[in-house]
Amino acid sequence: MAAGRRVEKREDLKRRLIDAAEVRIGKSGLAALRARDLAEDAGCALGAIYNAFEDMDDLILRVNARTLARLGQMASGTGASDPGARLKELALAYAAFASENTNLWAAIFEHRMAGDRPTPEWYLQENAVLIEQIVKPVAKLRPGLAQRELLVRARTLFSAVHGIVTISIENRFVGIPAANLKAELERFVDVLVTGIEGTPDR
Amino acid sequence: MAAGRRVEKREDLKRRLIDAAEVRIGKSGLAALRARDLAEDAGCALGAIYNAFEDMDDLILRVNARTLARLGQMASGTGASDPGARLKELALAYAAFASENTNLWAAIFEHRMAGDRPTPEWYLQENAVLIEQIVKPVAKLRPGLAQRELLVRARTLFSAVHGIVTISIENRFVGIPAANLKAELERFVDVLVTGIEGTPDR
DNA sequence: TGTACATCAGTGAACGCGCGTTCACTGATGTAC
DNA sequence: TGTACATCAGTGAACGCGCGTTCACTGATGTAC
Repeated sequence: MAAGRRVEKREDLKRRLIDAAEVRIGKSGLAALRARDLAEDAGCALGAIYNAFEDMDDLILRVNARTLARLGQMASGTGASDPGARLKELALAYAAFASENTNLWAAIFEHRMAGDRPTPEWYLQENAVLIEQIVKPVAKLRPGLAQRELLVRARTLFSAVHGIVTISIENRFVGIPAANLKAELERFVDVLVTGIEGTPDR
Repeated sequence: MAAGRRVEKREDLKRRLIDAAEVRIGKSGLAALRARDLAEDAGCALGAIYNAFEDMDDLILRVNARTLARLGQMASGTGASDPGARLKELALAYAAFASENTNLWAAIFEHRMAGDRPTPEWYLQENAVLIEQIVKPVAKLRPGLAQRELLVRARTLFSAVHGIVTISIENRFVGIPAANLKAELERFVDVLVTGIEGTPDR
């Protein structure tokens, strides 16, 4: 058996802490996350958190990575073969995910590393999954484009949809109903796809 | 003369504090704003801040309102008469403003009211200026739309451009250069405008 | 299997720091006559 | 113009709270023989 029990317990505590953090963030948002609450939820001492994780940033990134993975999984499921329809599908799926997991989804974008430490590389890689899903249909729409160009377009597309979803969900403007997010997104992607098809490469 | 001197000094202190906060936020970002620093910068006692403003939130909203006003002013300047060109102009102006005033611009979107108090009405109104500028060219492109519909479209357009600018400036994704923001925005609006023109009302 | 020792996780009180806001007091400005 | 009183801004030390992180100690798990 050897060092089995130790590793096992350690991994178990990690999992319980990430679970607890996920629940807390999901319920009350990233800003309300407290180390003491997590210790209580996970049934461990305050100091034990620092045995399992580097610090709170580390733990938060684990939760965000999990959220990103869920997002990626949702996006990579089935998919329309028509690229325009596929893009619309992805946009709506993103909006739905953001609506249903608002706080977890917002945490991905709210989180800033403490101090001026850089975001770790492994975490940045996780972000790529989303873009990958968008590249595919865009490549079908614009077969002439190089991979590098495709990535840029995919990012732009993602950013635009993300902006629409964010501002709708945060409800930042007066007198404009948040209700028609879905309809607006559908129209928006429609227009974009029509435009993309009709525009020559350059 | 009467109550002149008091009002005058009070207004002067307010201005100095807003100035100081603007400089601080511009240099180091909203998160680094400290009441004590402001008092020192403005040459007043810590407590004097609370004579001039309700609390720090109040003061921050004043700074943000000023930033929004500058944004609005920039957008309302001259303007191409062709609606497509005008929209492109607005998008680029927004991107330029965000690039040149990153921290002040980010403060508008980062700020959350303390506790669960709602954002005051006067501040929400300030946000409307931006949308107004977008409504005009969109109205030219789609003469058939009602005012309410125009507002929704204008917000969607703004949100999309805002998303592209935000993610580019925050540099959130791996391996994609932030350099081509301008080119991407131009193409993006081009495609949208083409699409809008070619799409029937519905 | 058993024993002695080593390693490392678990504990929670204490540390250290930061910071918005208040408040009793002082002094300048305004008002009444 | 001058005087007595009222009002309110200016002051900064102190309050109050929150919270991530550390650390000396305890006890469980692992290793060597």
